[in-house]
Amino acid sequence: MAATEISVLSEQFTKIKELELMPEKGLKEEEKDGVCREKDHRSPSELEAERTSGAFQDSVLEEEVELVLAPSEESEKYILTLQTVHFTSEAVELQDMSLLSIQQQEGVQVVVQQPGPGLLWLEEGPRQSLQQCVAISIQQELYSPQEMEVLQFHALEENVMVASEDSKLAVSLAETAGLIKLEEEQEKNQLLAERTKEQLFFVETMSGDERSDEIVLTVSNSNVEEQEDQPTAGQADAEKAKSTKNQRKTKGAKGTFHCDVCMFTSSRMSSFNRHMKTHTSEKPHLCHLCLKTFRTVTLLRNHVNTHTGTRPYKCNDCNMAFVTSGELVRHRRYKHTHEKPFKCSMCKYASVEVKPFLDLKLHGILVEAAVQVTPSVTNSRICYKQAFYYSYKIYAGNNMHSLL
DNA sequence: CAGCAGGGGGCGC
DNA sequence: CGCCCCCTGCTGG
Repeated sequence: MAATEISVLSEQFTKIKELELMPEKGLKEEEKDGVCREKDHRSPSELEAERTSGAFQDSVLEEEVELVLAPSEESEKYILTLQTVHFTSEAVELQDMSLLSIQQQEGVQVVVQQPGPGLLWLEEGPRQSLQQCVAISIQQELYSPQEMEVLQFHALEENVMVASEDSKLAVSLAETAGLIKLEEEQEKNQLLAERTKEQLFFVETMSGDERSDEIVLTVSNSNVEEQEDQPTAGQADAEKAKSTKNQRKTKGAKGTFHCDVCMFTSSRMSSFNRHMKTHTSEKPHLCHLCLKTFRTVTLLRNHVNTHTGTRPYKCNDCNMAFVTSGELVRHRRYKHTHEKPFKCSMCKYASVEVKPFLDLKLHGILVEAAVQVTPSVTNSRICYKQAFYYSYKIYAGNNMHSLL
């Protein structure tokens, strides 16, 4: 990624921010939850008319989640609010490093600008031919992809409408693989809700070039069959097991085995078979001391050791002993070797334990993301449908650093 | 800083 | 297939 491109991106986001901060846009009002919303200056009847008109009906027919951006002659900017559902950010502890502290908010305002050709989308190649995109600038927040684990996208002002007033798009980003769950709740049309509820998307995180300081999150849509079978995050094991009853392995062209339930792949059948057991609720190994059950004898043995006080891993430098080797290694790092293998790529900070994306947290780097969607035109409205793929590029402003 | 559950690679049988 | 080893994630004091 060339530095000039980074600069361009930053400028574009900056422009969006400036728009958002312009005084004549003083329609915003600060609410108790910290979410900044823009006041609607149309009458409720006008709003209702728009909500119930063509675009929404089309969304029903087309079975797709739509982000409908009504054209505006006055302004080409739109404000969405990302509402954090599961916010895991924690205050940075190392205050003595003169680091920015994290300002926790319940919601994050984002500005969505009317997309135009070439706007913000930087990735070269075929995707660039899709000239329309929506850029989301997450401002003054310190987000790692993990922290953006679940965000709800609410359209809160008149220029932005989703298919339903109550529609919400929940985005779940796991660390290396996860799900995006789309939720459509439509009181006026239950059919729409049934068809679009809990669509599941896979999120794949990959680094760019080896020399590139960026992470690309690629979101791919699962097919309808998989959507029906996909367990949601909160479902019980039994449900999970049920969904895997009909699971099948997919053997790739290169002799790799792909799990249909998650993103696991292995070149070995034995590893694959063992992995598939993790998708069942079967735990045949019982602890007779507490009746807790485990999947493997190894897990059971470690557990029983916690009852009996058996600690096979003894520290040579003190009298501490541990149930697992990992505990011993960690202990030795803390107490004896003082080894801190996890180093910040931007400063001298190092840690004994893994702190993913610590760099961004520590240094208060603005994370910006560009989201591409595919546009269509319906009844003179511009409709943005969820593409079958998204790409999120997480940048660290102009000063990009390796995230991993 | 420690306790503990869980997952996967590798290897011997 | 079973086991060892290592690693990871979550949790709590």
